[in-house]
Amino acid sequence: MAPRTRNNPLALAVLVQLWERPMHPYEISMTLRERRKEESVRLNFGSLYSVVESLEKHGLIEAASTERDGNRPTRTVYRVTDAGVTEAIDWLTDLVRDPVKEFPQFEAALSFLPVLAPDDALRLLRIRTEALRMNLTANDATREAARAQGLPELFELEGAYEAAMQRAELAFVEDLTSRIVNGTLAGVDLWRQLHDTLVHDGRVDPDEMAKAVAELEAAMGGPPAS
Amino acid sequence: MAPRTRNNPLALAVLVQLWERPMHPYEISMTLRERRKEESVRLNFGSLYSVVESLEKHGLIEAASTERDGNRPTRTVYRVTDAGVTEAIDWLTDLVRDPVKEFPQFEAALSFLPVLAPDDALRLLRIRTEALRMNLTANDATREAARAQGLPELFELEGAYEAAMQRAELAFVEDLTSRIVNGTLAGVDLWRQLHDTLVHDGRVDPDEMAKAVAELEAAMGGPPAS
DNA sequence: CGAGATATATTCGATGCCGAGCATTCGATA
DNA sequence: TATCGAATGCTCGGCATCGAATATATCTCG
Repeated sequence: MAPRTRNNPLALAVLVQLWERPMHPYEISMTLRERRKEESVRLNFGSLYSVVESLEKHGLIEAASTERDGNRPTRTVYRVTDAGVTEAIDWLTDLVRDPVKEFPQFEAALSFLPVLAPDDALRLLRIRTEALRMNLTANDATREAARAQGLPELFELEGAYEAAMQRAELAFVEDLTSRIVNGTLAGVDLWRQLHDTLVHDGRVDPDEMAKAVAELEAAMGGPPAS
Repeated sequence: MAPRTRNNPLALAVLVQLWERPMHPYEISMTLRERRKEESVRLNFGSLYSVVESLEKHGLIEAASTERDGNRPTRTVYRVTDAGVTEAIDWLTDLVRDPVKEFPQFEAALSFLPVLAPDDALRLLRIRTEALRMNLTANDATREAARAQGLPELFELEGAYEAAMQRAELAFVEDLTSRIVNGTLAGVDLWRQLHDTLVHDGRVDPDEMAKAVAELEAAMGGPPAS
């Protein structure tokens, strides 16, 4: 409905939890944690409460009761409304149907990689490779454990997806590393040359920089692919 | 330095641009656009100006001059400081070295997939497959065009990475689809059964829901792995 | 040469996000 | 039984984000 609430997937998680049964916010967060949803949906307290408030304002959930247990802070128990159920299904439908462009940090990093010295970059990429291998191993172990406990794979597709992405990134980084080493990546020669001639003590020679940039600019100018 | 500025990769992009030469914010944005960095770094005007302000406050960039061209709004030209160069290199180093956990929307969607009816999910996954194929084709074409224009691959690694991730997601979705169809995904039987017996008109039978949840809960309870 | 479209360049306010902090209760331990 | 720490449950303020709005200059085309 309101596209404004559609920003934070935590709101979707809240709707789904409340569809299962009415809860108060803290209980929602604990349930999500138990189900390991915190690994696929960014969850923190501040956001949770503002998301809940926003959902209520839009009529997607409503207060079912405000109980007070002894002298503890009052808890407001929420339930999902019909509009909320509809919204959850619509939203989920969109998320599954339409890929959305995202901006992983590593993609940004790659786009600036030539800023680093080639040998530094190589060293870092190798460390990354190791880290990715470890993450992947840990991820596999977690999933195997869940399977051993009797959780059908359908209920943990997130993990499988994450692992698939990790494997792909690992392969990419390994390939990139070796292509830098053996020089089959177009541009490495230029890269080394630049860092040899134009960077000294982290300071760039402006003239050399201008020349290099102009050269590359020529390769990007003109109509973009049409 | 201040981990606060490290949130938005746009700040890194600004530092890198200003390292090349001093510019005013609008010029930065146009340059980033020309170089197609807007595809790997989220860029919009509001953020750009606040990021610039923040960088200045932290001493990573400084105003070089405020020129006025005719009667157009005053432009402030910034230059990067020594601290800024150091910060850019450190930041980039970290980004290349350390994988960071991110939260792609599709991962969240997968974690709630059983909420949808199996046949609806299948239909949506197939549409996604098509969309992914198209994106991939477009991406490949763009990169080929850049190559044809003489841009060495080193200077467009972002695109190659994105393509690798797209291919991996495509493979994952295709595999998932077929495993749902042929029933080799553990849990599909339960999934179909649930949606047949417990959902009517988008309304859940609370008793049935409780029973099903309890069953799955058993499979997740206990000490998580280890 | 006048009108509208496009490019230049920034500001602003509404909203969202986040993590630290606060206040209470319960359980274990000495 | 006094105390320390963990769990429960929420609030608050600061900062980030974003898109729309603003204002002028230049280009274009009949």
